[in-house]
Amino acid sequence: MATRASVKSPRVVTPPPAPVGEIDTRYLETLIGYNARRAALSVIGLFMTRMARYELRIVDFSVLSLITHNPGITSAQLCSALSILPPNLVGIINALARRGLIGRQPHPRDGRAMGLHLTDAGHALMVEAEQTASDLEIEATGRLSAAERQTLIRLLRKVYLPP
Amino acid sequence: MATRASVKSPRVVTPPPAPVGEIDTRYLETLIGYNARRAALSVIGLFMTRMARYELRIVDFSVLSLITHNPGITSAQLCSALSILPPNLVGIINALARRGLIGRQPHPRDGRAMGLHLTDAGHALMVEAEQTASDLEIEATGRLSAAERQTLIRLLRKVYLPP
DNA sequence: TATTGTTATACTCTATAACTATA
DNA sequence: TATAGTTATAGAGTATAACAATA
Repeated sequence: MATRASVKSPRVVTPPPAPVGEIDTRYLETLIGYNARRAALSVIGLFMTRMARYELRIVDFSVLSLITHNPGITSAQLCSALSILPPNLVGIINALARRGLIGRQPHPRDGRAMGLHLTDAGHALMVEAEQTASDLEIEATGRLSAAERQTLIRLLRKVYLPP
Repeated sequence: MATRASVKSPRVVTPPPAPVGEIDTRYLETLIGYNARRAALSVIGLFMTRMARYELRIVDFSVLSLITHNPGITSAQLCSALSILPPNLVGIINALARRGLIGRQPHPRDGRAMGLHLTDAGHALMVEAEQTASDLEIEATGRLSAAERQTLIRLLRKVYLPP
């Protein structure tokens, strides 16, 4: 994932391909974890490229998307839903607030918590970003038919959802 | 992934569950990347738990597995096949060699390169580790039928393999 | 000139401990 | 006492630059 390289440095320094075709990877390819990780990295790679336009990392997009569809959500709920540890969310939230994309409002029932909401600017950004995300998903899975795509999501959910 | 916590510290410090059921995550669940990443993390979590017995991380297992099925493979080939940068592979290889699991032999055709091979101890370990990996894959995808499992791998490969 | 393997190093991500304010 | 949010910090993972030896 050459994130910084593509942003900061226009020069390509990373070594090129190298011979791979002769390597036998058949055993690893029998493992769901190996295939799921490679597929995730492939889609996520395109995701990062497209979202760089909005200066959003995946975690930023995920946080903003949950705030979009859950106005007033708290940091603790975000942490739980996205498996982020509370100390690591603080900087993410602060950065999004500093950019004027979200605002904090006192929680109506819990004086300790702050409800998170999109600003108008945040809403405008997310309308575009979510459309971009949906588009790139189709692009990243271009070799799959609509039915296959639906099957893939169904099977992936059966893997990670609790019984 | 509470790796170190479960190994070094018997005390549980990480905050507990928290309310999640009421959060609307339906949009994120339409994204292949989101689902593939969660599935990968789910399988990889069990993988780490089972492989801790052999003191192997995923990257260690992947490297050893490729050496197992490609005796004499070079570091550059491992880097290419597993998307590891050369400087980051050095420590991995050194650690496996220090544990007596692999050995380096001069490459027959290229004086710069070293061919990597399993030692007898490394071979014995990998017979067990690969069996453990295959078993836990079935366990981690326990809700999938054999046919579904095969379909899932086929669709994942269509996502990440080049056209 | 290009590639292999390596050292040094920096940045990002993730994890733990400890604190405060509130429940 | 337990939880929400925060600060400080440590560790793992991943990235770039630069070098010696060999092709």
